[in-house]
Amino acid sequence: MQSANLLVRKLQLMAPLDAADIAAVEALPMRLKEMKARTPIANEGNHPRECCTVVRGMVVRSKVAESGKRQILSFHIPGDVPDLESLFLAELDHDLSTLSTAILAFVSHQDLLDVIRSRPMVAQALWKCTLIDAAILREWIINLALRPAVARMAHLIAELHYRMAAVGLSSENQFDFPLSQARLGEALGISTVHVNRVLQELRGADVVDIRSNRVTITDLSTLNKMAGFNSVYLHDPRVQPVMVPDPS
Amino acid sequence: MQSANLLVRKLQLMAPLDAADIAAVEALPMRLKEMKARTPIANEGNHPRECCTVVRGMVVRSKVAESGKRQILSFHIPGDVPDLESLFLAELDHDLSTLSTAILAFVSHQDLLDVIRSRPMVAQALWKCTLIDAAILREWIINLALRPAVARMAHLIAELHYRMAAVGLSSENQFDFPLSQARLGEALGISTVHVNRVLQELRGADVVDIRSNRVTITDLSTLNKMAGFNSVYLHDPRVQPVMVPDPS
DNA sequence: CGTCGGGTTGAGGGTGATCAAAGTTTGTGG
DNA sequence: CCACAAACTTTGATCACCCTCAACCCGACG
Repeated sequence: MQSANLLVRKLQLMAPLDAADIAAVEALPMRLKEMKARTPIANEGNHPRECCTVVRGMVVRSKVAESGKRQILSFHIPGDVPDLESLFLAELDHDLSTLSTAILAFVSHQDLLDVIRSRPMVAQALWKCTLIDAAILREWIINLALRPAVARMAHLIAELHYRMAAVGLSSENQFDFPLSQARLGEALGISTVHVNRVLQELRGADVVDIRSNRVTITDLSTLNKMAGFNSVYLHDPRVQPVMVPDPS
Repeated sequence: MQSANLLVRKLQLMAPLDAADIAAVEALPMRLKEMKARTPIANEGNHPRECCTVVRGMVVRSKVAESGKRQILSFHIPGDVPDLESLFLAELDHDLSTLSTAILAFVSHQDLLDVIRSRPMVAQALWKCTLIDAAILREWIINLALRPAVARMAHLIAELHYRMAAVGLSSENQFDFPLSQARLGEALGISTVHVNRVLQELRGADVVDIRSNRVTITDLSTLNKMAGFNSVYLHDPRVQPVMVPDPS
């Protein structure tokens, strides 16, 4: 099954899995589900009984504050398991929804827990997935708090490019990224109007062209420089180290 | 040993541990170390070979951006293991340092991995610790991105109060919080000057008094309201549910 | 052909940054 | 225990980035 393969390949990067480990993951009963764009998968306060792997498309984690404003916390691409935490945190503390039309593979907590119990290395690999997820959240914080709007945008694009490339979905510096400017603003903590101006600036500087559903990076090294991008936090051996020197 | 007890008590909340599990944790060789305030424990780029539990005092995670500005990512209180991720993420992607004078208990990765291998429930409990850590990071993002400065400050104080209270370190709505206004600014993403004005506002409104090393909450319910505080993300059974209704 | 979501543009305003300087507390060595 | 330095707090003034509001445009789709 293709969805299991995607997961196996990712988990193999995380920990040394033997044949039995791999067999156990491949044997996991997965319920494939195709979902429309912008459809909720689970919401804050839910008590999910299963986890989902992204097979195709993208998924967003978000949370709404008491003011009613929404903030996107992370984007998830094929191979990710965006709600893996729900295995041990009974109550979901954020919303999860599709961005594009997507195919998700659902696995019950019960089945997953069985594998975790019988295959410690698989458990470790999954654990490591959640740790990398947290590392990306930390960088997200840096992005929101420390960088001006243009750099913020550049960083988001750079991160997604490398993550997408790692699973073969960004070739020739192009990848699908189907979201409106309003949602880009929700991810970066800037207003829709300002997103528009930032995009124009990046387009005008011939660095990156972000349209409604596709990103084209014209000048990756300038993009990295503008973003101050440093790939360490991705903890992914498939990503070539990128390290922009300090301007000092 | 007191340091092991602190950890055991926390892990017991995370997963049902039996006597053998507890014995294994208590048997972990721990190297106690007293450290001065504002001393680095480990830095970005390091490859730690041990983890540390906070026994007394506080620890901060931070990261400096290419601009040279620093952002505090999280505060860690007694019972926390702020670098647990280093077990599986070889290269540290942030800095870790003491805030106050602190006592830390160091455990080697090797010993920890042995326990994880032999005691699956302990592994699960530790895993859950890292998941809650990530949940707190998510709320930190909301705080930085969505709330104005005063609410941001209020939220930070409310969160710390509940976490400290859970380990018996916030009584009578007072707790130690030894950091300068400059560092508060680094945590909240606002300038030192503005931190000062925010503190005066909160003090003037008789909500909370934050001085150089101690926080006194005068009016907890107003504080929660200003913060839009909702305790779900802490995933801690010791914390009474707090839920501020939307102003809508 | 009208509507609707999304993109684009302009004008004005606010939150919080930056700069600068005066107090105040803390700490350290004499 | 005092003297002095260093770090931290406080206050005022100015300014920038980005927000909000408002209008208009465009293409998709019924």
